[in-house]
Amino acid sequence: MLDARWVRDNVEAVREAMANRGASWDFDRFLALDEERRELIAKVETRQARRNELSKEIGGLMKDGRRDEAEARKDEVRLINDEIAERDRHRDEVDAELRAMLLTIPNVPDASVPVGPDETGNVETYRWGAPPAFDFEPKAHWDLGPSLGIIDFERAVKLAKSRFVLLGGLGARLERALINFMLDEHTGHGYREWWPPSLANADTLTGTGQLPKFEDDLFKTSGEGTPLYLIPTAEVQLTNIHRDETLDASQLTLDYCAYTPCFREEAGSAGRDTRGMIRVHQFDKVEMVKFARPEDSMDELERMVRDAGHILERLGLAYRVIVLCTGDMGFSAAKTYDLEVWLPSYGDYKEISSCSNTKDFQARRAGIRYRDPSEFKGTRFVHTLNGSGLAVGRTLAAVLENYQRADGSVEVPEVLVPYMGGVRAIEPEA
RNA sequence: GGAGAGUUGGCCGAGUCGGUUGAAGGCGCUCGCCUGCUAAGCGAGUAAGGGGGUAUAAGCCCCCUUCGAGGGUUCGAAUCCCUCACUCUCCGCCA
Repeated sequence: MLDARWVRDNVEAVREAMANRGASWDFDRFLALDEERRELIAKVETRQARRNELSKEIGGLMKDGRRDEAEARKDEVRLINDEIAERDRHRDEVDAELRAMLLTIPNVPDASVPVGPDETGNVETYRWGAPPAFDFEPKAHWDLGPSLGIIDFERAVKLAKSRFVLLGGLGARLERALINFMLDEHTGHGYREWWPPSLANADTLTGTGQLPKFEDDLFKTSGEGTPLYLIPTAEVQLTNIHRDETLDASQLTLDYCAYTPCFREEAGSAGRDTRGMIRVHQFDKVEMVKFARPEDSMDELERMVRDAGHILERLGLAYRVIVLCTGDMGFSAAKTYDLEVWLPSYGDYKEISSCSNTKDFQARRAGIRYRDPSEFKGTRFVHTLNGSGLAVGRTLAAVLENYQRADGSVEVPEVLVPYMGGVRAIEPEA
């Protein structure tokens, strides 16, 4: 959510930002409502001040026993209250529409973000490693996994439905190994580990921007009372840990990480990545989240990208980093880097991590502030960042495909051997 | 699921015949004094959100709202009534 006052004072900048994003927004409507709102507030508050004054007088008169004078003032207050109630009704309508508008406007891209219409405008900034050269025809993980007996797509459909995955044997072990390896690396770099709920309420999902605009992307439980949603990413829970809290500047930057399952409806992605475990309804992910001072947040984004890349380097997987252009960024992000891993089955690099600085966009929605008495009075919004470190399912697919051997077996990357109980290769199950 | 208690400012904790209580007191924090250093001591300050004025680097001034959330009674509610959420204790059930 953007600050209404900031939008008012920077209309042209916001208008340009939205145009660059390919987003439309009714600025004239917003400005009219904003002005109307402020007029109503001023009028109501003047009346309220008068009412408070009269009420104080009534108290004094009652104490002195001057009942008649008190009654006259009571009548006046009653009139004022009717007037205020009328204007309040009007103001509630204006407020609701304004808030709805502000909740659906995307974040303003950072000045360093390249302008572009869609993914074709993204810019590669870094490349590490080289795709493996095979002297045989490499298999895709959706063939390799079943042939090794460690991925079972058919029975996953039986248990749930399409776009779910069932891992078995060393496949399940590899998934767990990757999770533990990633968490160990991140905690070793100072990230605090968390184990959050896999369901979240509406306030939580509104705080990070999934609601109200993207409800169709979420699985929603049908229970009575407070509706709960299955989290699409641990970013939701990690960021909301500090919702409606005021942090102390000395605590910042806070580095958090967590493993969670992630659930996505994938509405609107029919036909995309239909094979394998690249795009599924449930996947595992290790997530990183940072809470930073505004002046530090862009540096912290670079650091987060390196922390995600570090995992791929330790695993020996070739990858590249791209910065998303204005037209391809997510709703909450001010700047986003994607890390893409080499996937032989795609013959291309495929997204495996997305690291974003949302600046104060989520913090304003979620009420996450910080104080720094030596620098400024009162409180300010922190900057929040999030990034995958990494999407585990896609990492597993990348390991299988990049480490496969001519005989159909898969070598276990050196760093994972301890996590695999010493197993150095995944052989076809007899 | 049943019964009871509770939800106040960064933290702890007062506050019922409803009226200078936005809120005592303590801790913490900030600034100043004192001090060989530290500690202790003394003095002052210290909630957030919103609107307006002034200035636009920060700031300063006025007003409104907020004592879990929402609604009600009243001229006026942290204080009375209703609904909901959450926390704690006991019982039941259960991995």
